[in-house]
Amino acid sequence: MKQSTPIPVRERARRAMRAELAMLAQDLFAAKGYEQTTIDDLVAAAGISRRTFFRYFTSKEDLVLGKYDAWSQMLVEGLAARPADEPVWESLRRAFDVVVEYFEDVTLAERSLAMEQVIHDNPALSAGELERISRVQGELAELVGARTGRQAATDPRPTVIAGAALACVVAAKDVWITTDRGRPFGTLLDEAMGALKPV
Amino acid sequence: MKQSTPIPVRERARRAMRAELAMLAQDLFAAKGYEQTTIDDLVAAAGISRRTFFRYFTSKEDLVLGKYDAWSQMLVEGLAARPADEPVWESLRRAFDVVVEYFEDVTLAERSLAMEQVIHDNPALSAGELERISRVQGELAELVGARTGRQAATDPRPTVIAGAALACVVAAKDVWITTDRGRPFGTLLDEAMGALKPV
DNA sequence: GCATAGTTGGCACTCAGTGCCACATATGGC
DNA sequence: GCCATATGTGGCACTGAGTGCCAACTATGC
Repeated sequence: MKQSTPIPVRERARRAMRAELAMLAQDLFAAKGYEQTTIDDLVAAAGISRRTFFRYFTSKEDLVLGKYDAWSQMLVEGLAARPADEPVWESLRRAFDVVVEYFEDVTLAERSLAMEQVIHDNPALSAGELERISRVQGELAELVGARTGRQAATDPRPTVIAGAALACVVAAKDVWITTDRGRPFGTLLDEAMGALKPV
Repeated sequence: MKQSTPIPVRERARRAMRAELAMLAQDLFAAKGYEQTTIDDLVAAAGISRRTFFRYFTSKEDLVLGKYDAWSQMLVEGLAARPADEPVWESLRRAFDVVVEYFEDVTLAERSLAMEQVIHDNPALSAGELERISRVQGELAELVGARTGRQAATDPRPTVIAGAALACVVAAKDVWITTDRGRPFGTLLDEAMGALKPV
């Protein structure tokens, strides 16, 4: 049964270390604030050296926004997996289901909400988040373009569709984190995406 | 005829200094690259002290992205000036005319194009640009919400409309700066905005 | 048990950005 | 013109993020 692990030991250790550091850092950020927490604080709490920290994370920002690399991949795979004859807007909405699940996951809710607040309150982090989202946008635009036979490199329309869809996610998320979360994230996203239609 | 100047002397000197520094910096960035140009390089070329530089610009980034403060204001005013019974999407397109003019201005073309390339090639600058755009988005969303009787704070839809419109501007700009500029920016923007319709 | 590849920590460095203070310059009232 | 005051400037020392380099350590394969 146990399929031979394709992930070497060192890589697994590395990932575990990353996860542990991110967790610890996020607790510190939630407690004292992002800017008030220095890398020195973090490495002291983690019992590693500053130099080693920067071998696991390329930047302080990466501690908070690292998850976007995984998201990006999931979103792209999610969209690619949708049937080609489905309306694009619907396909995008379905691809976003992984994000919806993430925000509605009770076990992660507290931590992820706290981090979204941290991002929301910090311009530098917001900027980084948006930049990462724009990378996802580029990848989604490629897929949208492939479906509609339009080159995203020369035709702005696939990029616009992808960008508008992601704007819906961001807008829904903003309402979600700044209000009382009375309405589920999925509902907010449906409402957001219902406000637009590709021509 | 000469209406008494509402701008005090000091403020005018300050603006002139800012403009001169930004020009000089942009020339350096275009020549050696953004990251390769240090603040020390700049202040040496400008003949001022490092400390004084930071009284005119809050950050290195500000040298490139400072124009967004002015843009933001123009866009908001432009949208507010549109008739209330005009379709929102059309009003937004018209508000963007100032941006179109900016990019099609021959005298500024070379410099502005070079700076857009610099931004495009630098993740940190792209991030900053997107963050500033998202601020504009917030302001435009307020106006859109006011028109449609929806609170942007609790309803994602006004934000989605504003975000989608700005996504069109960004998408059109990206095509414009990365291709041969064979088609005018205004045309690209029309095409981009034509790919979406608010429901 | 040994060679070696990969991991870690320490150190010194660069660069952006800030607080503080002393000095210079402009402005307004007399 | 003279002085008090507001504002602008420069220097200095400091913090904090991020990097290059090297020496010491540790795990892995034979």
